[in-house]
Amino acid sequence: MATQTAVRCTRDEGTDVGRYQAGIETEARIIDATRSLLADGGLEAATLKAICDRAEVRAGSFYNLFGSKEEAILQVVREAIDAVDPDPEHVGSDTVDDLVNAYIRFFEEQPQLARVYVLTSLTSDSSGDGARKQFLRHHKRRVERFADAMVRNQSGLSEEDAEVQAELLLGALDGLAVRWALDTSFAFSDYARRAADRFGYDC
Amino acid sequence: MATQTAVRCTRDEGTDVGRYQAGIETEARIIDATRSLLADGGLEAATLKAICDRAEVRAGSFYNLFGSKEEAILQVVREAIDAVDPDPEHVGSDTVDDLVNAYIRFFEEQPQLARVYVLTSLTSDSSGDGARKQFLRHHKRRVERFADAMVRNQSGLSEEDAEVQAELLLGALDGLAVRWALDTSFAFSDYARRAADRFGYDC
DNA sequence: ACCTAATTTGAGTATACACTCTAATTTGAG
DNA sequence: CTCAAATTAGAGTGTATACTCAAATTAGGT
Repeated sequence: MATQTAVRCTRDEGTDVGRYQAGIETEARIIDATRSLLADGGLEAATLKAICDRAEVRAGSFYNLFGSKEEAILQVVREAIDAVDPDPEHVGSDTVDDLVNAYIRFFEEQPQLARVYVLTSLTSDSSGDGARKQFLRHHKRRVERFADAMVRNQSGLSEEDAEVQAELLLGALDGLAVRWALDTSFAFSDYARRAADRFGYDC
Repeated sequence: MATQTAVRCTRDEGTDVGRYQAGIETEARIIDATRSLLADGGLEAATLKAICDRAEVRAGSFYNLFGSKEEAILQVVREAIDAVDPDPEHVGSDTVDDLVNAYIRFFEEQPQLARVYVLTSLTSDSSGDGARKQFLRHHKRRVERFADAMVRNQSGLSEEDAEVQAELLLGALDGLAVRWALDTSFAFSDYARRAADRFGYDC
């Protein structure tokens, strides 16, 4: 019945109750395939056929594990972002310097994924909606962490002012990142550090 | 023969030698249709069929006038950017304030076109290549004009330093614009002015 | 009026894509 | 060992896309 796919996809994330080892390994292979395709050739290269070929899986298996192609792509992007988080435990001790450098690292180590990250959010089709939400949620978290780090560094700063500053600094970083995505000869990290410098942070 | 289309497309731009009134009007109708479709529903809405329907033209006529769909879209974007240029004659008397406000105006008056502008440049397919070149050419011109205006305003500034500053300010504006494209409740113009303020310009 | 070249037509091509469905197979808990 | 549930296969569906082409029509300079 049609519920089979639905059950698989609405299952609580993280729990493997009722799952077979084979399925778990297949899922990992699909994610790996998706990630490497995105890294090699961006969104364009990550067709369903390409993903299935590289993962050595047939389309039916893919849709047994994922509700849509977009779902797999969003998962890859999410994992890539988490992988460069300077403070995954949310201890709250990271400095602006840490955060800026984590940002630079993401764009320098995962150029194609970074492009996909922006691109999926900006496209206005149905799939872009989930991506946009994910982007904004992540952006909001990031603004808060930047703001907190700024308050920690500069004791006289109000939380509101810090948020504005954080939004401005992140905006500048985002813009420079886009600039670089269009022309990789652009010295992104240099400019990113100069931007931070303009807010009084030496990164 | 196949040369018919080629002749039409490689014709010197601006000259109407050997053209009939009908063709010129059809071209205008196609551009209008493309612009309004992009403004209404972004890139997604501007399919060839939609463009032809709205322009009341058959596909063959479209390809008699344009080499590809992308060509028409790029022309629309180019014209939209030119339309908000504060100094179309390149007299060289525009201030940073003028330039920043022209930038803000473009994004506020033509939100969808602005999104298309970024999107076409960022996509990595074949069509994106021409768009990327157009974007970079335009960006370069803009950096130069910002830098010139900065030198004019602040006499002690070297041309090199001005270019760096211009790149930083434009990067910040671009980033805030992307931020706003994702969430139109974001107060883009406020933040844009604050960003300019950070470089000492009251806009 | 004539004639060449510009324009228009519109059915047709090619193709790429995400996704579905049913039946067969495999897994692993009891 | 058994059996229900999980997994897999893979051909097939549906749809949307940009673009082509040969033939018919129209424009407009001479």
